[in-house]
Amino acid sequence: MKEKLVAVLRNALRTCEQEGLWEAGTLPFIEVDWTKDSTHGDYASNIAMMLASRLKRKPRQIAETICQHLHDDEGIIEKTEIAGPGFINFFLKEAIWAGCLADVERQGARYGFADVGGGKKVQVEFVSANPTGPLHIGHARGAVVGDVLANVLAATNHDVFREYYINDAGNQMNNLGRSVLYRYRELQGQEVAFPENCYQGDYIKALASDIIARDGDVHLKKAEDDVIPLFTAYAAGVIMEGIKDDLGAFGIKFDLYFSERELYRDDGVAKLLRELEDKKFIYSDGDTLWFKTTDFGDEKDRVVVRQNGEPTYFAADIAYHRNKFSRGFDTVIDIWGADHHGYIPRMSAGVQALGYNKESLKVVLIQLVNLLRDGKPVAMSTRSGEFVTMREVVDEVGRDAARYNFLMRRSDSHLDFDLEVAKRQSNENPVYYVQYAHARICSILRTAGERQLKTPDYATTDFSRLVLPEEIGLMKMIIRFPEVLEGAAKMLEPHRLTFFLNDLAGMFHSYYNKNKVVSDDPALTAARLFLVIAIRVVLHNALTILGVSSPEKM
RNA sequence: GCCCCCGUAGCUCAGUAGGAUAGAGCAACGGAUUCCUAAUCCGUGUGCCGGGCGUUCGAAUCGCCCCGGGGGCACCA
Repeated sequence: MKEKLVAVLRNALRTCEQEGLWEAGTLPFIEVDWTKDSTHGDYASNIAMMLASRLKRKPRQIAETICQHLHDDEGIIEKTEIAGPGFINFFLKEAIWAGCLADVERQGARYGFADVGGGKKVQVEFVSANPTGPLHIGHARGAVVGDVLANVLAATNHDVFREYYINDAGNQMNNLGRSVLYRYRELQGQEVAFPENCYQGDYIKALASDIIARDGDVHLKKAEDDVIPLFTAYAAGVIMEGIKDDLGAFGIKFDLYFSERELYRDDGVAKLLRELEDKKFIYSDGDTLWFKTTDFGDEKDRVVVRQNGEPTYFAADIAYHRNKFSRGFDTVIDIWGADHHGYIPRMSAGVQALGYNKESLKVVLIQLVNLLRDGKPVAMSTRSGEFVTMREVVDEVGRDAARYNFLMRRSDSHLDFDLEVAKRQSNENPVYYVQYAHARICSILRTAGERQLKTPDYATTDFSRLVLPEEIGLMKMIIRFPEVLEGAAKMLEPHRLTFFLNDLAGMFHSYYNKNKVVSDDPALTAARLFLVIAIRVVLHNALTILGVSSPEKM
């Protein structure tokens, strides 16, 4: 709907230019928004005010001229008004609202799937936790946001690829192997001083006993440096399988798990660094190699090869991003914890040095989750092994409630996650509020079925019977859904969908309490049934994008 | 010290790429169920949008300065 009005405005502006009413120039971005207040019409545009300074005329006068040149070929506009400082308010014909119901009927499970992506290839990389332990609550938020963002993009005609980057080449992995080895020795009765920087969780002991069960004591006599790689590989493998399993239980699947070690194959990282050196982005200060990230606005240059000859994590990350782009992605989206924000300028520099557009890399930051139980904070620390795993949360509160809760805030703001509240099936828990609306509609449809009413079709339904403000409001919400989805995709803000769902469910519940859908009036019943069926489709489509189920009964 | 994010109702937060009179949920209080599910609905309040200055026709939103909270400032990942 928005797009139609934008098109009408664009045509009007061209006509005005052609008729010489004002001098031609580049058209500003034409903005049309839905109004908050219905006395301002249904949609409004500020275009006249945007043009005012360039044309050096009064906004209201410009608005007037524009309105005189509007050609409403589709016949959607009832009237326009010029209001306030120069808004053009559009009042649409009432029949328009019912028209959206036809779209819902026709498109069904694809209703709302606006085409903003044009089939562009987008990669979303998320979670990407080291396989040094199970995923915990902090990973869960990034996992859901990444997954839903990918769904949102897929629903807006992007060719989406989900990827998990396994940081399995660094120091931390060595630490993991060492931790398991020490527990292994301990379990064999040796006296071991367990270092503080090793992983303390119980899962480490479990891994050690697995190795004992498999290999017995053969590793006791071997030198530490020889045996650690074995322990590391074993532990990482098992943990990674566990991670995949936990993600699966949360409804998250990846197209690819990409191992950092791939990057080092055939000397890949070193070759890349040499290429960048040829392009003069890298210099040496004697025994260290530096990347000139300051060329691209970073606050200081960054080390890519350390004094000991080892490449840094950043070096591998440049290689990884080149690998991504070489696979043909138009846009690469990285989902990172907010504590990595300082990393953005250098990563951006890396991407630009490789010759890719700055805009082709987007980073979404995920703020910390405060885990609470009945309002009291739950203490957590990975190293000490005191943490609540993602699996525990999903098992305790359920997949739907967990996912929905992680989507109720902007991802860059802190989130309080209260286990007790999330578990409670009450009005404190919005996921049930929305699902209940869906279940209620299903219940209405069951009643209609019992009364032998057939499902109404668009052609034979008399939508002029839908005259209540609530009914018009609901239809407007249905029309708005594609626009909300589009906004979520453009701004990479999946939380917009939960807010939309809460609004829609609220309007429906209110309507339900005041009005009977199935009544003695067949024509009215048909029209209302059609409306609630459309609402159900929108609820279902939006919930599906969130990865939350749409129950038919509750 | 430098950089980033945040500061909106008692609490938790929205506020649609600067728009018209700043919203919702929770909590509190009072009501609604012979009728499609009461996990619902209806009603009752509250705001120096942290503060100041500026840009603009117009600022919660943009810029600068302060105050307060969090995070980051590795040849760690």
